[in-house]
Amino acid sequence: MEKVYNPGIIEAKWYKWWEENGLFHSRPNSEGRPYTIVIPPPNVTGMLTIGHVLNNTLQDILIRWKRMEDYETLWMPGTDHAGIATQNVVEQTLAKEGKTRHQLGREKFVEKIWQWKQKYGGIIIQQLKMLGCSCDWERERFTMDEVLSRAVREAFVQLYEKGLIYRGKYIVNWCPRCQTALSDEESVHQEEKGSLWHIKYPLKDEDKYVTVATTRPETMLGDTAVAVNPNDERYLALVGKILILPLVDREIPIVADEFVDPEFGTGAVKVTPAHDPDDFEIAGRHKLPQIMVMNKDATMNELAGSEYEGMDRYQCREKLLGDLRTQELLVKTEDYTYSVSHCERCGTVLEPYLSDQWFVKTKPLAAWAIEAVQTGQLRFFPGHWVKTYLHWLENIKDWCISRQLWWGHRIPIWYCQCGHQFAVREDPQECPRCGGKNLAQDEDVLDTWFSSWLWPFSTMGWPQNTPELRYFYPTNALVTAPDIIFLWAARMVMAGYEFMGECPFRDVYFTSLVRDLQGSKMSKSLGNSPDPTQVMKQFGADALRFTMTMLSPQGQDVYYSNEKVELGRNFCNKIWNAARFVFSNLPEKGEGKETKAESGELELADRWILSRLNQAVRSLSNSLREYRFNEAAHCIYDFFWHEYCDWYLELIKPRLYQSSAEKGSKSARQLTAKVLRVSMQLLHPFMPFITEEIWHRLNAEENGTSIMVSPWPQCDQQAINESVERDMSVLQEFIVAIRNIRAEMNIPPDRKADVMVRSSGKESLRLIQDNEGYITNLAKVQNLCAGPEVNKPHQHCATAVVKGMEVFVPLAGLIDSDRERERLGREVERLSEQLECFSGRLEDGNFLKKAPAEVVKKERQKHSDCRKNLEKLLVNLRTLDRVQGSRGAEKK
RNA sequence: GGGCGAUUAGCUCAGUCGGUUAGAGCGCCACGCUCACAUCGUGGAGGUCACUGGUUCGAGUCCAGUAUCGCCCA
Repeated sequence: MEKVYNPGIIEAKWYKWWEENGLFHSRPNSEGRPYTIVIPPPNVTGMLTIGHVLNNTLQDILIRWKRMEDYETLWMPGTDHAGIATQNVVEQTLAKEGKTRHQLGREKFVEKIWQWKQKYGGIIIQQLKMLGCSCDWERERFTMDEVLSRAVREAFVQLYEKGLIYRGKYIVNWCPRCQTALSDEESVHQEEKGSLWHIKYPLKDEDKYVTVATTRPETMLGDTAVAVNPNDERYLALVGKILILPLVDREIPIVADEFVDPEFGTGAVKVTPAHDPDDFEIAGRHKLPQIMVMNKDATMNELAGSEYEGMDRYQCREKLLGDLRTQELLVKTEDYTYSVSHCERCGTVLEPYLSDQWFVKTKPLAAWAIEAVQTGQLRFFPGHWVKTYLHWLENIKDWCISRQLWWGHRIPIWYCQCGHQFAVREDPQECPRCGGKNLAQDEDVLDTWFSSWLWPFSTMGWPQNTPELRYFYPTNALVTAPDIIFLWAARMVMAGYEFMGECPFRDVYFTSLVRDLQGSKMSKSLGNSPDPTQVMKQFGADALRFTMTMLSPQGQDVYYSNEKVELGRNFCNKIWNAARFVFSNLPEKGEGKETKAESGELELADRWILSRLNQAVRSLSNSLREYRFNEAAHCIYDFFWHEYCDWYLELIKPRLYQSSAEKGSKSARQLTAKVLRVSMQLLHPFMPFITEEIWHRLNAEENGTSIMVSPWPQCDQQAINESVERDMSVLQEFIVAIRNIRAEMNIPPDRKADVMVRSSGKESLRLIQDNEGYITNLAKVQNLCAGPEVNKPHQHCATAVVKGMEVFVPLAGLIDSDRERERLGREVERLSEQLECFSGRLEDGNFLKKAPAEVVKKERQKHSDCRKNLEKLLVNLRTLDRVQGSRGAEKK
C-alpha cells in the first residue's frame, strides 16, 4: 500500500464495479421495505456546481445509509429539459454562425436542440457518477421522454376538464430578450437606484396642473387616467375632471381609487393599464382603455407616437424627459431606490406586458399543500421553512404556464375554425364539436416547471398504474436547495395531492446555500463557482463529499473555498494510513473470526474503544435520522481520528509488537480490525470509495461482497460502559498532564522521565498501577511509582494535580525554576478563579434552598475537588520557592 | 413595509432539557521526520458569548427591546 492515499484510480475502479454488478438497481420487492428519493433533475445544459455536489452528496448519504439498513432503495435520476435555459444556449450557438431560430424555423430549431441534447445533455450525469452517486441509472429519465410527456398532457387535460386551467389577457412578466412570458417565481427582484420624476399634467380648459410622480416616465405614452386616493382632500375637487396627457394630447380622466397611496410622491399617480399590473387592476375597476405602446422586444410601437416609434424603452425615456423639460413640464427629479424585476435566466429587466396567456387556478390546489404541513404529513428540515412555504401558499397567485418558446411541451389545446377550443390527450383528427378537420394547435409551450412538478410520479410511469408507482411511491425524502421551494417543492406537493391523492414525499430537507468566502452566492455569471471536477481530480471525490457534508450546518449557508477540501483530503489520508497500520498487524489466519470468549481477554483500552464505538454508532444514526448531516460527519470524524487513531492505536502498539502468543496480543489485533471494519461501514455513506477499497482489503479472504450492501452497524448497548469511559478519561488527563510538563519544561522527546504519584484514593491509585503500561508508553515514562506514602523527591521537580493525585516529575539538572513557577502560577490562578465561582454559589442561600439536591451535591463535590487540587498545588509552589530561595542563598 | 435567519477565539462554526470550569477545525507559537500517517504527532496561547433590560437560586441557552449583516416576500 502506498504511503499517501491516491484516490484517482481507486474511485474509477469501484464505480465501474458497482455499476457492473447492478448494485444501484432496485425493483419492486414485496419482501423488503422501500426507500425512495427522486433527484432534483439538473438542467440538461447544466455543469456540476458546488451546490450540486452538496445536494447530491446528501442524497447519496441517505440512499447508501438506507441501503445498508436493508431497505429496497431507489434513487431515481434524470434531467430537466429546462425550457428557456436550453433554448437560450442553442440560440447562442446559432448566433455564432450568424443565424437566428426564426431563420431555421420551429421544426428545424427543435431538432437542433435535440441534437445538442444528445451531444451535451449527459455531461452532468457523468459528473454525478464521478462524485459517486448511487443512482439507479437504468431508470434515468428526461422530462421530455415519451412517458413523461404523456404525464404532462394527462395532467394538463385533467386540470382543464376540471376548469382549473384557463386562458386570459392579463399583465404578465415579460422578458423582452427571451420574448416570452414568465411566472412570478421566475422573476428576480433587485433593489436598484433610479429616479422619481415629477411631471405636470395640465387640466383641460383650466390653467392648472396635476403633478404625478413616476419611476418609468416612458410608459406615460400609454396613460389612460390619473388616479388619486378618494380620501385625499388635496384632490377631492379634481376627481372626475379631465387632463391633457402631455406629448400625446390625449384626454384622460382623474379617477379616485383606494389603491393609491397618498404618501407616495405627490399622491397622484399615472395609470398605464397595459404596462403595470396595479394600473391594470385600477383600469378594470374604472373601465379605462388599455393602450399598449411597446412591442415584444420593449421598443416603442406606433401608438407611442411617431416621435418615439422604434426607440428602445430607455432611449425613449431620455428623449421623452428632454421633451418634457423643453415644455417645462418636468417639475423635479428625486433619487429613488426601488425594486426592479429581472429575468431569472438572462438578467434582462422585465416588462409588465399585457398578453394572452394560460394560467392554472392554484388556490384549490394550495389548500392540500397547506394542510399537509399543518397536519404533519409533510415535515421540513429545518422546520423554519414552514412559515415561508405557508406564506406563499396562503397568498398564492394563479400560475402563468404558457411560454412563447419552441423548446418544451406544446400546450395540448387545439382551435377549430368553428371557434371551438379543446384539450385532448391524443392529437385530434377532427373537431369534437363540428367535425372540422382544419385544426390548429396552440403555438406556445408549457413552463418547464409544469413537467417538473409531476416528477415524483411521472418518472415512475404515471398515468399508468405501474408496479414501480405502487411500490416506490410516495417517496421518502426530498433534498433540495431552498431557492426552489416555490418553483418546485411546493408545486410538487400540490401535484402529488391533485393527481395521486397523497403527498409525494414524507420529509423535505433544505440544503445550505453555498457562498464564496466573500459571502456571494456561487453562480456561473459571477464566475466564482469552482469546477468540482477539478477539485475531485486534485483531492478526490470522497474528500470533497466529506468536506461539504462537514461544513454544511442545517439551516445555514456554507462558505466554500477549494482550500477547505484539504480537510477531507487529510482525513482520507488519515484513514488510509490507519488502515495501512492495521493491515500490517492483521490477525493471523484463524484469529480473524471473533469469538465470544475473547471478551475475557479484553483490557481497559479495548473495553473503552468498544464503548466509544457503540456510542458513535448510536449518535451517528440519530443524527442521520434528523438530517443533521454535519453532526453525523463530525461524529465519525472525531471518533475515528481522535479516539481510534490518537488513543486506541497508540495504546495497543506494545501489544501488537509482541508475539501473538503473548496475552492480549490476539485480542488487540482482532479488535483493531473490527473497529476499523465498523468505522468503514459508518463512513461509507459519506466516503464510498475509500471505504470500499479498505473493506475489500480487510475482508480479503472472504468472497468480496460490497460494503454497500453490508448491514448497517447496530449499537450494542452492552458494550457501552460509563465507568470504563470515566477511568479512561482519568488516564488520559493524567497522560496529558505529564506531556504538558515535558513540553513546558523542554524535556527532550528521547529522554524518558520518572514519575511519582501520591494519592490517598485507593481506586485512582489502582487505576494508575493497573494501567502503568499506558502511561509509561504514551507519556514516555521510565519508572512510575505510585502509592499513598510516596515522598516528594528532594531534588527539583515539576508537579501537577490530577483528580486529587499529586504527580511529581523529578528533573535533576533540567528544571528551569522560573518556568515551573510560572506554569504552576498559571494553574493556581485558574483553579482559584474556579474555586471562587463554586464558593460563591455554595454561599448563596437561595441556591441551596431552591436548586435541586442533585445539582447542589454535584456543586459541593466540584468545590471540594477543586479546593484539594488547589491546596496541593499551593504547597508545591511554596516548596519550589523554598528550594529556589535556598539555592539563591547558596549562590550568594 | 412584512417575514425568516444570523451575531460565541484572528477565520469558519459546534454548544441538546437552563446546571459550563464555553468546545472543534483552520490559522498562530513551541518542540518533534518516535518503526501507520509531516496531508502527521505532542503541548500551548487565544473569549466581556453583538448590546440593553427582564425571568430565574443559576442565562451563551428562555423573554422583550436595540444595533449590524444576510435571505425571502410585497
